[in-house]
Amino acid sequence: MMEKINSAPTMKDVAKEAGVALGTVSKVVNGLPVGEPYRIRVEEAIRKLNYQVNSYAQGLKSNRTRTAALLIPNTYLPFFASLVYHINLALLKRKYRMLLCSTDYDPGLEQEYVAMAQQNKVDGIIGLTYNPDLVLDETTPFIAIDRSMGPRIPCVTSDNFAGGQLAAEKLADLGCRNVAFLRIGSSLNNEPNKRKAGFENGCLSRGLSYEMKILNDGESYEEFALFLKEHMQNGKLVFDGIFCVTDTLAHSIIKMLQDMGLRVPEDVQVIGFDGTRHFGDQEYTCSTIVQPVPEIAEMCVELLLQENRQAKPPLVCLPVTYAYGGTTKG
Amino acid sequence: MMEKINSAPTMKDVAKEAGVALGTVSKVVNGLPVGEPYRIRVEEAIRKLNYQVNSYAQGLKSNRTRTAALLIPNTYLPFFASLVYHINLALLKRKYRMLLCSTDYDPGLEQEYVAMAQQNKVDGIIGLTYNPDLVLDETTPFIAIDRSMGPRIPCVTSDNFAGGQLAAEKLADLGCRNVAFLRIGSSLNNEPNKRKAGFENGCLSRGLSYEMKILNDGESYEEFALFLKEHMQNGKLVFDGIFCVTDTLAHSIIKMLQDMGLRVPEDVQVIGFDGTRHFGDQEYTCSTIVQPVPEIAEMCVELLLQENRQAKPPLVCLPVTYAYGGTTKG
DNA sequence: CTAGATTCATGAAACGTTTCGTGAAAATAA
DNA sequence: TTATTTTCACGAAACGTTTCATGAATCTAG
Repeated sequence: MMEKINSAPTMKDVAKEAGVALGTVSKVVNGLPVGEPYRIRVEEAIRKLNYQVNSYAQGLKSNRTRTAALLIPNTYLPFFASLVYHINLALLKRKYRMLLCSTDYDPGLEQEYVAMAQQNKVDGIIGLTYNPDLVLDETTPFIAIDRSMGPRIPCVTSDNFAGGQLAAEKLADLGCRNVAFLRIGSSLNNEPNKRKAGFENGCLSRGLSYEMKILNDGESYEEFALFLKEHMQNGKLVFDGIFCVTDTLAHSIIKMLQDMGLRVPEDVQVIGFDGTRHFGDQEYTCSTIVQPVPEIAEMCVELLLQENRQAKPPLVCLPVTYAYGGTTKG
Repeated sequence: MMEKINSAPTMKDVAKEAGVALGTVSKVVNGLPVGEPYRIRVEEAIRKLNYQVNSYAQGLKSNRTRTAALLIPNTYLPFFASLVYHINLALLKRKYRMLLCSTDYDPGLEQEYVAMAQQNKVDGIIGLTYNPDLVLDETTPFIAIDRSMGPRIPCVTSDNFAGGQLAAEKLADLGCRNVAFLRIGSSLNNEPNKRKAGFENGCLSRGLSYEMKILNDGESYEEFALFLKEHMQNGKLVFDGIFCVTDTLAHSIIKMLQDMGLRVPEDVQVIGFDGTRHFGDQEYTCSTIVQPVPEIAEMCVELLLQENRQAKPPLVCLPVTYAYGGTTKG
């Protein structure tokens, strides 16, 4: 009698051990109704043989893999890092695995990853992408973050317009009269762009005078320093408040301001966007409009795994909040 | 004549289209030698039908999946984020996909992920883990980062001892006479623990007097503030140099020092460990011992995918460097 | 007690690859 | 030309699941 050597037990082995049919084992493994005495014997056999399903055989037959791909520029900018973390968590909660695809903002790499993901038959893709011409097949569910990609592709984002508005209102509440909006340019028509319109709206409704400085492609942060210097009069900045499109930018701007001898928040108040926190304590690194990252993550996963494709809304906009982080007066 | 509806083309379809046998298509797809005229016809058919291999069928037959799992506590601490990024890159270069498993330092979750990864037959696992009792099966290759996990499991790390020594030597070179080492406790016997011994060694050889403050489990950063306050005399700190076990800790300590009215680096010089950089510019956020993350990543992937299991060294120690980041005098 | 309905374990077929023994055709040697 | 070797496309079998038609056993109804 030959024994099978050094090879993982299969359903067939379990079936033989338990003295039942193959299909019965399959049902037990998948939690389908099976007569109690059968179930018990199968479960015992599974334990005894330390059986584990082969997910490749499973994927081959069922076309379901319990795997999702996440496309994201990188893992080290705090907003992205937080998204990765929370999406991983939300997937884990549903027993899904996550394939991480760092795209480095490279449109070609984005496309390559999409093809790879689809070829490898993931159950769905969540993507924060920048390629305006990204080609998706019709069969793999896709959830976009921060960018509408067509009627069939739901987009999850925070309420960027309201966030911009909130920033303006906060600055007004904190006594500012003359503010600036700083932003890195983007030719892409994505949701975060709405921060600008929201901010303008807020300034107008509160009677703030404002200026904008939007960097063109290829211009460096130096331009911001020049912009600020142009707006100095007698060693004082004409702005008493600045809204930066991201916390990352805010940090750079704060450093520039300090280098110019200005005090934050005494001379200029600064508000960023995203909700970046320190590692040690959990304090915010600057006053900021906080994106609800856990909720964004949860919503993406929820929509991705939702069976009913018709019921998926084209755009989900989640509420933002203001948080004090030391760079404003409150 | 029935047409197959709405289903991805298979090798069989390609074979029929090209008028060749199934095995021939397989060879072409896998780059095995095939007669030129056959190859051309198959390649044309593949293009025409837009054929893509089904990686689940492939995985089922070959037990190779071109997927690796990365276990790591989180994605937002800079050192981890950087590792994730570079390991992803190194895997991509070899056409491997990466399953990201954020463990949040949870030993149970680490074990769960290992089981999941092995069940799903990844080709290998790279893990920066904290569970001293982690159970691995013998069949899935495993590369450990920063912790030796037994003779069969290669460990990749940077030269933590040399890094500690370098920190002491740098502080000595920059004029320090009386230094401190600050560290969060860890019951785990991992490689980064060697920073302490290296630092002591450096202090001794350079004749620096030194003190250590090592946090016990459950103690908060407040303890460091107390420690520092205990070492004040007439508004001056007795230490003129501090080595922090990570940059993250260094940032917190620097903030504490400033809150105490001390200037960095004029009154106290501070060196961290890891090599954290600012996002906007690429400057280091503090003077630091830089870990060679790209090389660590490359080495992990290299070792993981190396066929010859005998040739794998038990420990690979990569060189660190010192980098100026404004919190020392040079 | 019998006929019909219901329940549910059974096991063969199929999913899309890789692998490998087979034999036809081409190349070489005699 | 014929005999022998080499080359290489062929296609059946196998990987470990899921699914579903089948029929045995049980239950219900008359």
